[in-house]
Amino acid sequence: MLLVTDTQARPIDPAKAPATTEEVPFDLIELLFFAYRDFVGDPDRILSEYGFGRAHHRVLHFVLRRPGLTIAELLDILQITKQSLNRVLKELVETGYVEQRTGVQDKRQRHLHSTPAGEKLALSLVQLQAKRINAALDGIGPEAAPIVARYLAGLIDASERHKVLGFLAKPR
Amino acid sequence: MLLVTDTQARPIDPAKAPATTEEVPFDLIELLFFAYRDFVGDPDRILSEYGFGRAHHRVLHFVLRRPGLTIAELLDILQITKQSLNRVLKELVETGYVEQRTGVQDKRQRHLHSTPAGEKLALSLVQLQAKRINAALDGIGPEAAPIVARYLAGLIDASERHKVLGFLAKPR
DNA sequence: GCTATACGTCAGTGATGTTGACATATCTCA
DNA sequence: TGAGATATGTCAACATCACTGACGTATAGC
Repeated sequence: MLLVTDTQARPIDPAKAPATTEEVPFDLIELLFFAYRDFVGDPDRILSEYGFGRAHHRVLHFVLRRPGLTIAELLDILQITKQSLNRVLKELVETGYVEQRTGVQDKRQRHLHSTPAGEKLALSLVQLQAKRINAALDGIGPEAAPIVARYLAGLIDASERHKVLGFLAKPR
Repeated sequence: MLLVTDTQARPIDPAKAPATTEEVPFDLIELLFFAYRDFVGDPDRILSEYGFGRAHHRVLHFVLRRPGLTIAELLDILQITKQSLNRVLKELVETGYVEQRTGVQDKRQRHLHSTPAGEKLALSLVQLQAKRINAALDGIGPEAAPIVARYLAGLIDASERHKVLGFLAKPR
């Protein structure tokens, strides 16, 4: 290991920055990192008691939100491969948290539903996250909610945004 | 595989919800998921060309932000184990993106610095993220920035918040 | 009946995280 | 000065979650 002795910090030289002279909002970049980490931390801890992880949480959550959604729809939301989904989904089905029902119109499809246990677990997780969000909003006034929502929507890929907003707009 | 035939979607019964009758802001919960995914997606794609991943990005970023920070400080920020950090850090050092300098006052410490290549890469990534953030802010007015910042800070664990805000407040 | 679609599955791999144990150098304090 | 604390490095084993590629089965639709 070659080590040089630390003499002084080398500050960022703005002149070295690429053509884009746009300002860099370091605070917003880093706040998103820290906020996201803690936001998913609560559910992570609870799920580990069940032998589940973050991937199980996502499935559980979106099945709660869209009862009866198909595998293809879930894959489109999560943007992972069917092999990745299949592993966690199988575990959720085998442990009795999610139920698969063969489609009526199209028997190739599997419609996903929470079992009562799954719904209970998913609700407890979502309420934990709601508690954190509502606490944050309490600190700055409820008028912040639509502003934050528009900001977050603005961070989504433009090509995906319409689809996501359509998903959110659908009634439960 | 036991499958039940899908008859109808079972809507969420509010009466089944636990004692916490607090409202669940599904939109804010899910927007954070989608926004974060796309926000880290840009850097992910670029880093994969270098054989690096998201973990490398975090190190590169915080070394750019706090030139000279020590291993212990970085571990405190990232909240991972030193073994996890060591793997990616070693790669960044060996490929010439990060430099370790033995401390002057305390020779046990290693102060981390970006090499010129590391600084260039880290800057290009942070500017990509800045572009996305600034585009989102453009759509809703610059007065949104402090509101969003306070919201995200509010999502951070209360026990961590002070430390994080102190970190953000320090000048570069 | 042929082809496309929806889903399931096997096998191998990679990135990132973990725990536990132990080594080394250096600092601090009695 | 010597003992213990601290900062870092490293080995080994393992879990989770993602990937690619290939192939199988049932059903839909023309």
